[in-house]
Amino acid sequence: MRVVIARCAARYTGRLSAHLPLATRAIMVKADGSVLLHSDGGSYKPLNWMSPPCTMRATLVDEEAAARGVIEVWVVQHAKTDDRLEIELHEVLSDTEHELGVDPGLVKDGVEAHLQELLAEQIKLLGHGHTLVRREFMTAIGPVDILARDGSGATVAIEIKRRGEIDGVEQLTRYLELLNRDPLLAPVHGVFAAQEIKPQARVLAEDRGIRCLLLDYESMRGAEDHSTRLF
Amino acid sequence: MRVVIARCAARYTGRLSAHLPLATRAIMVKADGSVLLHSDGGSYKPLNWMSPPCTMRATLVDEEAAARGVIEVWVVQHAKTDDRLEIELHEVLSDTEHELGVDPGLVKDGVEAHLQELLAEQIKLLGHGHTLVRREFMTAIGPVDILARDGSGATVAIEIKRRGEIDGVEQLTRYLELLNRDPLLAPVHGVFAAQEIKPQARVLAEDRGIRCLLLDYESMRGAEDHSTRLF
DNA sequence: TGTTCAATGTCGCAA
DNA sequence: TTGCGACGTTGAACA
Repeated sequence: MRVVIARCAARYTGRLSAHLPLATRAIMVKADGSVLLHSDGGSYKPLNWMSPPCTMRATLVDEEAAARGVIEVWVVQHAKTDDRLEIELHEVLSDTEHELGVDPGLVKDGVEAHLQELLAEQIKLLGHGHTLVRREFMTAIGPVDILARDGSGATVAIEIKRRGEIDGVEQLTRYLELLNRDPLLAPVHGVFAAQEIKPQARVLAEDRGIRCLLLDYESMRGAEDHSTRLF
Repeated sequence: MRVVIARCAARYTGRLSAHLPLATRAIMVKADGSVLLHSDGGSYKPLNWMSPPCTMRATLVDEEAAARGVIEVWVVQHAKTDDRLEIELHEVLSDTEHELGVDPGLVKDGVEAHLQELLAEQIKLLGHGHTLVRREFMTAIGPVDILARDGSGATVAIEIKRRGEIDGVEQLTRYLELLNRDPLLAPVHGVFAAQEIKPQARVLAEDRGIRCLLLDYESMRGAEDHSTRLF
């Protein structure tokens, strides 16, 4: 990544036409060729930018531009569209470059996978006497998130979503239909578990005899007796 | 603006909980206290950030963190909400600071308002004999962008979009339905004018007897006899 | 690969 | 201030 602090002006043409008057800004050139022009305020959104895939090249400074004080012109051209960003550099105050390497990326806590993990550990949230059979129980039409047994020994199929919508209920219904054909498992009850369940999804689920379970992520994470820090 | 290149880890809590594993990143601290954590790829969106108003402070590094190699901890706290970003610095590769000053900001050249202004001035683009009645012609359900008359004296309602999509056609259709109830105006013809018209929108418009007009912003601006340069 | 939909959306305008 | 809609939206899940 290269970071240049410079007095510059810019012009963008693509979805719209826009320009940036001359001012001092931070120019971030990423390893993939993308470019960001940041001011010293605003939000995380740059004043102007070019998203990858794109290439940056320095071009000749014509006489007219040089007369206006331009010392360098960068043309950032998108690889697939005709989006183009032209940056006129008037004065470079700083220019540094560092190798950053590949980033592992942001990990969002509370996604479906983590909810599944937590619920598998805290299967008692379904009610007293419940035991875990297995996570990701494979069927011909895909994996059931969690398969469990209730206190009476009956099988319970659990579908987990961050936001429970009708699609999830339909998905669980298909699993239940299939699982109930297996005499070793039947009768199989359904539980639709989510951090948030849309009213339509709840009505549909309960109409089909599927139980709805709201998951409180914060309290489930609190119940996890990990003393290890997350970072 | 301060730009730090550092090996760091981070944790965000607010609307959601998330964390960034240890890696080398660019940390941008803006004059208003906002902080951006950028990797060397992706788009203009940072991996993590804190929007203003917020304040950043360095905190004590506890023994446990120091044992993990943490040399500094920055806590960025939002001023109004309980959003918080904590950054653990493990190694600082670069740390530069520059005064950028206030930015004049991005100037958009081709917004809908300007297209409307240009088309009102160049109403002849609709065809010979057309005359402007008025811009922003108010109706009970909202303003019609441009109302005009064609060479035969019939009323023409024009809806202007930068990118013409189905929604715009529906909007114009509602206006036409309303305007055609007014015996002083009827019959009112429709023109759907945009820099770009999506195929589906064009089909729908023409099926409803609405004329489509592609606007060439560059040539319309050229017709305006401005000799001033844009930057 | 295309489409749909949420987002720590952000941003701008108008009531 | 707040509500609403557009965005060079971006990004992820799903078909």
